[in-house]
Amino acid sequence: MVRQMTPQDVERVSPSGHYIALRIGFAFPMEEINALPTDWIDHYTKNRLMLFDPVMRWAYANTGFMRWSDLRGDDPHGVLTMAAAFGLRFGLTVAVFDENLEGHRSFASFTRPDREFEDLEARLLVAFLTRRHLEMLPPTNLTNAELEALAMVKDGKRLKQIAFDLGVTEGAVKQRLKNAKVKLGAHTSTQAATMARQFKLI
Amino acid sequence: MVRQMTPQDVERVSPSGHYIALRIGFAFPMEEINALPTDWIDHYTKNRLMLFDPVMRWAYANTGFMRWSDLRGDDPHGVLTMAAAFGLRFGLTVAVFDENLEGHRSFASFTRPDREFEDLEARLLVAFLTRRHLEMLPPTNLTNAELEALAMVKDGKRLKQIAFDLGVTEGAVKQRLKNAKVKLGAHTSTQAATMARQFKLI
DNA sequence: AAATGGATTCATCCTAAAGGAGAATCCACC
DNA sequence: GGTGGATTCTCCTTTAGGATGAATCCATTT
Repeated sequence: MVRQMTPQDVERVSPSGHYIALRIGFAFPMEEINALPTDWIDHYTKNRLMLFDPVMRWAYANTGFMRWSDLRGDDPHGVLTMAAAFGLRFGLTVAVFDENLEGHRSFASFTRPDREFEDLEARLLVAFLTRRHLEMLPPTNLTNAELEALAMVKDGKRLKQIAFDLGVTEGAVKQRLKNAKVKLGAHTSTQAATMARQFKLI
Repeated sequence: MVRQMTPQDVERVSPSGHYIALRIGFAFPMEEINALPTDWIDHYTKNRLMLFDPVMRWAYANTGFMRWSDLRGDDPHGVLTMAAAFGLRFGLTVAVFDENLEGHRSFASFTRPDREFEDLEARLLVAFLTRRHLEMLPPTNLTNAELEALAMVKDGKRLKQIAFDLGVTEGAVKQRLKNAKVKLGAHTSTQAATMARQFKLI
C-alpha cells in the first residue's frame, strides 16, 4: 500500500536536489521550482548547459520516466559527467503531457549521490508530477472584466482609481474582484492577482 | 537624432508579432512576453519546435542582433520555413547578456511579413531590449523578514494571521511590508508581492 | 567595557481602502 | 416571457496604509 508523495518525501528521496518545470507552453513554464545545489545552478547557467543538456532534450520530447544513466552515449558535451562532479551522480527525470488540452508539458528531475532510483520511486515521482501538473491547470472561466481588474490591482492601483479608469463604480470593481477570487479559490485579491499572473492570465 | 523605442514603436516595426524573454537564469526567464500570432504559437507548441529552432540556439549562445536569413543553412528541421508560412517571413533576433552579474541573459525576436529589418532598426531594438533587461534587474537589499511577509501576503494571508504565525505584532508586519514596498518601488503590498514573485525573490 | 552610529524591528494612533452580504438591474439567449 | 449570468449599487464591517517615535540589534571604535 503506497500513498501519495509529499514535498517532504520528494526531498527525502532526492537528497542532492530536484528541479520542477510546470506547464511549459510556447517555450517556458508557468512555474519553475529549482532546488538544485547552488554551485551547480551557477555552473549550468554560466556555461548555458541547457543548450547541450540531453536531459532537457529528453524532457521536451518524451513522457514517463528516464534514468540519467540511460542517456550515456547521448551526451556529447559531457553535461551528465559535470553534474556528477557536483554531487548529482544519479538522476531521474519524469515528464507528463496534456494531449487533449493546450499541449502543456511538465517535467522534473530528481537527483541522488548514492544509488539509482528504483522503479517504485520512479512511479511515485511520476504520480507526484502528474498531480502538480493537474493542480496547475489554469481556470478558463474568468471574464475579461475580471482579468482587467486583477491586472490593475497587480499594478498597484487602488479600487477607486480602477473604477475611475474603467468608468464604473467602486462597488462594481469589488464585485469583479470577488468573482475572480471565487473562481481562482483565492482568499484575497492579492492572492488572486498572483495566481492569475502565475497562470499567465494577466 | 533617434529617440528610444516605445512599445508602440516595437509593434509598428514588428507587425507580424514579437517575442521577449527577460533574464534567463538557470533555464527559464523571469518574464516572457509573447505577442506572436496565435496560430503560430499553437503550431510551435504542439510540435515542440523549441527543440529544433535555430533562433533559440542562437539566442542562448550569442549577443547583439541577427537576421533570421543569416541562419539559412542552419535549419535542418525547417522551422524558419514554417514560420514564413505563418506570416513571419522576415525576423530579427537580439540578445543581451550580463557578464558581471548573475549571468542573466535576455533575448527578443521581432518579425515582419514584407521586408528585412534595417541596421538602424536592429540597433534600436538592441537598445530597447537592453533597457528592458536593466529594468528587470532584481533588487538584492530585501531582508528575509520582508520577503517572508511578502510571501505570506502572496499566499492570501491577512496581516493578523501573518503576525500570529511569525510571533510578532501586526504593526511589525506592516513595517516589514512598508520597507518592502519602498525597496521595490511598489504602491501597494499586492504590487510588491507580484514584483517579488516576478523577480523570483519569493 | 563602554560608547557610537546606523539599520532594523516594534508599537500606537488615525485614516483610507478592501472585504462581504444582499438586492436591483441589465442583457443575451432560449 | 422567463432564465441565468454578469454587472452595478448600498450599507456596514474588517483590514490595510501612513506617520511617528521608541526600542532593539550589531558591528566598529574608543
